[in-house]
Amino acid sequence: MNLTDTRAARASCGNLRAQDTGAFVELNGWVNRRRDHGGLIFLDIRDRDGLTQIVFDPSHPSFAQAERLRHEDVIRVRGRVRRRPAGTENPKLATGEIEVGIEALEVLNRSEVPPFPVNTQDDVEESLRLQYRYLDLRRPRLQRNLALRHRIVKSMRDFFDRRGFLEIETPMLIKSTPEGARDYLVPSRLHPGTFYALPQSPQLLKQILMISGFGRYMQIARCMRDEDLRADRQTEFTQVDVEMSFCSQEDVMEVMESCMRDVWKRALDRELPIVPRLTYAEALARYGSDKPDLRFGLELADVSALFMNTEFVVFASALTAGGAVLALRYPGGASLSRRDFDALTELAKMHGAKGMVWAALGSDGTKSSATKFLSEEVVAGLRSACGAQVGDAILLFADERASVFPVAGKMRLEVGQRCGLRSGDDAFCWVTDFPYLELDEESGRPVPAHHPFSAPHESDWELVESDPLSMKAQHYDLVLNGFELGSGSIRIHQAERQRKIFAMLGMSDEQVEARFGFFVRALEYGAPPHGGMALGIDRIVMLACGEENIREVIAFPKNQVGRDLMMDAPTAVPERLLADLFLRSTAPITEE
RNA sequence: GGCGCUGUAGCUCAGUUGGUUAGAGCGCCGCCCUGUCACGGCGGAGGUCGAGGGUUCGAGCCCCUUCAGCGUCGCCA
Repeated sequence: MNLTDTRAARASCGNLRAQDTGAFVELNGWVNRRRDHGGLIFLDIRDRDGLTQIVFDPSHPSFAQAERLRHEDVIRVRGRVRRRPAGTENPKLATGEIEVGIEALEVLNRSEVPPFPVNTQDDVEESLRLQYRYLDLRRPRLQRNLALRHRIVKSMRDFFDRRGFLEIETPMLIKSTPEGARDYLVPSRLHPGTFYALPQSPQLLKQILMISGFGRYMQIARCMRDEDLRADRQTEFTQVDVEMSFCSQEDVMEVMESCMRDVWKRALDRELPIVPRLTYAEALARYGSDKPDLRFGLELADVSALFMNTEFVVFASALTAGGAVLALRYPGGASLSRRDFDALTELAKMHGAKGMVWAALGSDGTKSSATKFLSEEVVAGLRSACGAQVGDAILLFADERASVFPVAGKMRLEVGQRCGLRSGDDAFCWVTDFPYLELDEESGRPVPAHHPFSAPHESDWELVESDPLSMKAQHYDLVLNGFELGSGSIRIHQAERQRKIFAMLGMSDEQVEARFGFFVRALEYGAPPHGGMALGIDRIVMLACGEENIREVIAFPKNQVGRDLMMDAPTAVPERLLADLFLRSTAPITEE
């Protein structure tokens, strides 16, 4: 670029360096901050890549214009890159060695005074951020998170492409099936009184793609479930959805683990250690959860044997009913007050505990809420069982086994949180050998723990009629830092076996035909053995970003009650639109 | 649907036992300032204390109801 050239080189606001000195450049962006010295104006212009300082000298015609610039005005500047005078460089800025001397300023658009600062990282109430999401998205945090999300998804697509997977889109308007989460429904105009459902996942469609001979499928798939939202759960979310033919469980796990290892390397530049594997039974016994947080130990200890002959009625009755007594170490917990322990007990009850016994191992002896039932031998036994030392506390829970392990597991997370153990490492793990069925609390009937298309272990087929509840599934979860990233399984690929499972679940032939007839028929035409997995991208990105809320990695998330505060959705619609769909609202209050 | 936390200026927050005219920092507006980078200095505007009701001589503060936001349980094959 020579000095007489009037065309400036388009530059980004983050990339100019000392070696660009002398270049004539054009920068487009937003006014991040203006430092007006009266006789000299410094202006930081911002785009996605960063900030560049523009200097306005009062002798330049654009100086008066620059005096009127305000936060978030959109401008185009042209000028010459120059080194900053010695001693005025800004080491905090990537572009801090240079500045651009103004030659031309064009105000492309003015901005209203923003409702919250765009040029800082300061916390702002989230509902305001959501209402003005376009401004929030300009801020560094979301710019960074969404850029990382892009890199993660890109790495995934590249990985599966190298492994021979095809990305195939599946429809958003599909058939509603009553199982699983609540469906989002879309009324059909052409077929009055009937509805499509939005996919909860492309489960059956990807299985059908295997039947169609595609062999290896993946999709970055949008999924919708009409259930209540949480910090780690949106009603609408994204999965990396994978299915492969002629594969074993090992094959799927290898592919998915390699994918995560590759993503971590390429998108985050972090190495994943070997991912440990636990069976469901182990995970529950040691951590009280099927999605254990392995960033810390504090394993649960089954101390039932220590209390076999106890006179403590609570423990004795739990044990005679076939339950268990579990001990949890609370590092440093001996310094807690009675009031602290009472609060902990309340928390445990909130998680479903019948109660909690605590023992504080002080240097001046053991204090406990059940002192007279904790002999010295028992205390010694408890200490060795959970590795507690003087200065720690031990928390004890007793109940039936189905309840006491999850309760103790939740308290383990609480203790881990309080002791600052839930931070740092990427603690992945696999959980395998899930039970095929679980008992539905309402109906008391067996329902699939995952979904009815998963295959049981081959040797468990003989239990379908005799003892279905002890069947194990060829089903595996991938867990990171206590969050379930996703589930997969080897599927049933024979129609008669699929019918057998439906029958076991209490579905009549007519029900099977109405709900899944299309799918069972597809299985009858040469369905290959197949299996797959889906991982929640929002959660993966959340954890990769170190965020504690999934909304921080989604451009336009919904709030806790499913509202889009920027668009103000959902809203009522004109009667005319409902009439087209043969619908009438029965809602008690109709907004205008 | 249950439980918990939060709601005071545009933003982030403070506000004593219930007591005069509700404050601070940032932002905003005006003036001054030629090497700043969270520029600086001087001045100014800006409040339905989420809403409604109650107790009281008197309520930002106490009570009741309600709305909104967040977290959580239920729910999420």
